[in-house]
Amino acid sequence: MVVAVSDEIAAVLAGDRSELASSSTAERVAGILRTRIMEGLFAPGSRLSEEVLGRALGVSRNTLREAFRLLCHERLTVHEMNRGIFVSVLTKADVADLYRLRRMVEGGAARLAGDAPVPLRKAVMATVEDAEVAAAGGAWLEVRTADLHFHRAIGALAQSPRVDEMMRRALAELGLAFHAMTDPEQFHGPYLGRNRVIAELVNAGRGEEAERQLYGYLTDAEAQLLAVYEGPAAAGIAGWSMDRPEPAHFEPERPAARP
Amino acid sequence: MVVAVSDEIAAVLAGDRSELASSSTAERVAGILRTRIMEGLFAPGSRLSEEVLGRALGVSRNTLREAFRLLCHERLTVHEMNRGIFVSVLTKADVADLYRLRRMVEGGAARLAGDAPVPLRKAVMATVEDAEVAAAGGAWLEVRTADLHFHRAIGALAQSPRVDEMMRRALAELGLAFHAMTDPEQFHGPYLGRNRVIAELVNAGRGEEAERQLYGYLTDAEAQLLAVYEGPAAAGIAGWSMDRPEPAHFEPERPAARP
DNA sequence: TCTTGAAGGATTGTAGAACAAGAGGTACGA
DNA sequence: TCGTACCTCTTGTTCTACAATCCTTCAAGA
Repeated sequence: MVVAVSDEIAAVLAGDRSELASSSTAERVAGILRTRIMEGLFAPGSRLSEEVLGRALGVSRNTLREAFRLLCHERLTVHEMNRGIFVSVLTKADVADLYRLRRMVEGGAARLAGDAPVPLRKAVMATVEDAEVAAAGGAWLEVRTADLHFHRAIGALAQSPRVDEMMRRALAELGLAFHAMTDPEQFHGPYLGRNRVIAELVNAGRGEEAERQLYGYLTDAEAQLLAVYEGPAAAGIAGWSMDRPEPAHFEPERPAARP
Repeated sequence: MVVAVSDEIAAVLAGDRSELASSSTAERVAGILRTRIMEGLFAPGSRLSEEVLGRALGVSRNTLREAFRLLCHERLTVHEMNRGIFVSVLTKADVADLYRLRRMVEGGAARLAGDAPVPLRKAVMATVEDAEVAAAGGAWLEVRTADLHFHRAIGALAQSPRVDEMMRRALAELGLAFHAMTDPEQFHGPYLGRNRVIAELVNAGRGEEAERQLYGYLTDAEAQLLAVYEGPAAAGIAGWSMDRPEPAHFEPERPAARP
């Protein structure tokens, strides 16, 4: 009997399956909201009303609630019983934790650079070049995008779908705090050179050195972000900022009372 | 004006908040299903019918669907459009990926043993002692539980809530494959000694050595599990096993046709 | 003046019914 | 054997309804 579909074709089609199956309204709604949150349309702390969003998006409350569950699981939103869904407000402890995670995961991935296939290494370098081109043109928003791609490319060196997803989520969550950086040039500028150094080490397969560079890089970036980031500690309760195990958010802003 | 509640008390109560807010039916349902899946009551590949489970648990379809979203996000179940929710079937590639992730995360956490406070290090040793006691009594199921606690304690050395959660999820997902191990004594027995070695290195703050030991440990355990684990590749499509980027599952068994 | 307590309205939590759409099975015919 | 038409079951989604809870406001008392 003849094999109907070659193995290569089967593998390609298998990769398309997720795309095929992703046509659930709830997931599409979650994707929209995720994008909007990342864009800053919904500020951290703001409440996402079921009725308002449901009407605006033309979906029922049930469907919207399913989408909310997904976003809450990604920590982009938090769910307060009988109060609703709020866009997460990262504390300084959250930012620190996210950088701790990134040092571990990105560092671990960079260390494996020597084992990674060449295309994955070249992809890292490509993101650096994108960033440099954008920086030369003064397009600092694109620089930021390229920087995100750089870090995801670093994570991809681990050749693990789960690590990829973790990177995606961690960077998305951290994006909640990046809106505090009003001057992207000042924030991203100094790292362009360091990105290139790391990319070259990766390209050369010198994983351990790349990891060390990346470790220092992330530590510096964390300090810089924390220096300007004002977490919910500003809201006024002491003993809150650094010592709470897992403060998803502090106290969301109340929406303006309806007339 | 007198401060009504001291800062310390406020901080303590703030920690209780998560407990207070965790009483959503959907989350409780998700917790029940999670437990049952881990126990093996729902075998990998089996379908979770909305109607049947909703009736059995006494919750509406809407609530159940919210719970399903959570489980799918944890990868314990997979969602197929218009077909329903199925308990995930791990491929060999999934198992390999989970061990890759564990090597990176647990290894990274173990490396930080020197920075971890003493109670966290002692907690690692405590799990080893639990396992040894259980093994002496021949209670191999408890040995397995203690082993899970051991690895979570290793992860806790990172002092990161997000790493803790990642460990929890990764071990839960891997639990889907552990049912293939029909003989827990054979599987866990050889690792009791290695656990102790690692725990002692952790206790001594010798993180790098602990990481190396753990790396070899996990690599061996992976090989042992993969040797006996038959993933869905047995279902018969070639080119599926190792080269697909993210095969959450292959092809779930169909439920027996109703009469 | 400050604190406490009690309506009142608004929103969420959950259930249930309803219908369209898709998947899977079955019988029939070529 | 294959293809097609039909049929049934389940899911996807919406709508309605109501209880529970929270927030606000306002009034009463210390």
